[in-house]
Amino acid sequence: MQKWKTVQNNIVFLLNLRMSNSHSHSGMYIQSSNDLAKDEDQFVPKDNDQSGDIKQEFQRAQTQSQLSSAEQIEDIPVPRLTLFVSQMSIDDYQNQYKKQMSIESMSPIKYSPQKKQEMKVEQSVQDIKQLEIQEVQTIQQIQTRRKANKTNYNVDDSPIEQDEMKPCHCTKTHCLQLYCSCFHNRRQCMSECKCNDCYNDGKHEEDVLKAVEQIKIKEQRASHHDLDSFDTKQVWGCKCKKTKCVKGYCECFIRGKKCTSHCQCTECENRRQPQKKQKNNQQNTQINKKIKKKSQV
DNA sequence: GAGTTTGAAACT
DNA sequence: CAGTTTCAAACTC
Repeated sequence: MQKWKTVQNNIVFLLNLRMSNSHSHSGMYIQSSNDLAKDEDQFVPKDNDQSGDIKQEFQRAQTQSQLSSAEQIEDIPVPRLTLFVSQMSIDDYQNQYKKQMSIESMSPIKYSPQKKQEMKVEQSVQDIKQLEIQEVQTIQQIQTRRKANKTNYNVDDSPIEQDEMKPCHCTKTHCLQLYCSCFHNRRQCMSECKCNDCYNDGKHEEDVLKAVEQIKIKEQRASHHDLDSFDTKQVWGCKCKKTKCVKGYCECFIRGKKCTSHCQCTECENRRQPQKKQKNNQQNTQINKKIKKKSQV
């Protein structure tokens, strides 16, 4: 208990340090892993300066828990504070701390108050790391790898095996536009693909690079932020109008996710039901089961 | 397997 | 930036 309190204190210390060091608040929201509501959607810092690394770390944490509703790990939630701290670059902090402490560290006094503080912090950092490892292990035990069966969208953050890829059938675009699932995922077309006049075959590397560049330039012109069209792990929200987000046309549905406030879909049937409703449904099914049992007897 | 529908991407 | 066209995948028969 005492140890945990020390850890908590040091987390607060680390947070304060981090906050005082943060400079940019611009960024983007990416879909929350548990799709609860708008306020659950999480902020990811914009891709500038060192924040790129932070963004990647955040996304890694996000995608780790991006599973279908049945597989979601909300039953065993990762403590947010720990998660946040775990996303902070511990090494960065240590470096900064070392800088601050450089004069003291030269001091012959081995156990100065600063030194003690440093040791405390190091200890807590190790504790946090340990906790993190334990959490990840628990999560990994719970999570089952969901396989995308219809498209190439990678549902979790794991690398896609070659044989899990779906071949494309592009006829007009030489597999050099985002319509092409192979190109979109930045991988070469395979022998299984039935594309016409394919340039995404590894033999037209220059054309591929040009196409990628063009898309990125267009993207930057169109929107004044650093979105990455080639990051198929990000969900920016669907715009389904007719299929109620329950068919394979829907990006969210394909990924086994619920639509969120970021979607612009109409008559959506792929949204998370309010918890009260869910509870009611559960109660109803239980009642139904009881009735069935009784009627069987 | 051919034709239709659909939503994303590209274009105007 | 809204409307239109093009595209390839999903779907239907």
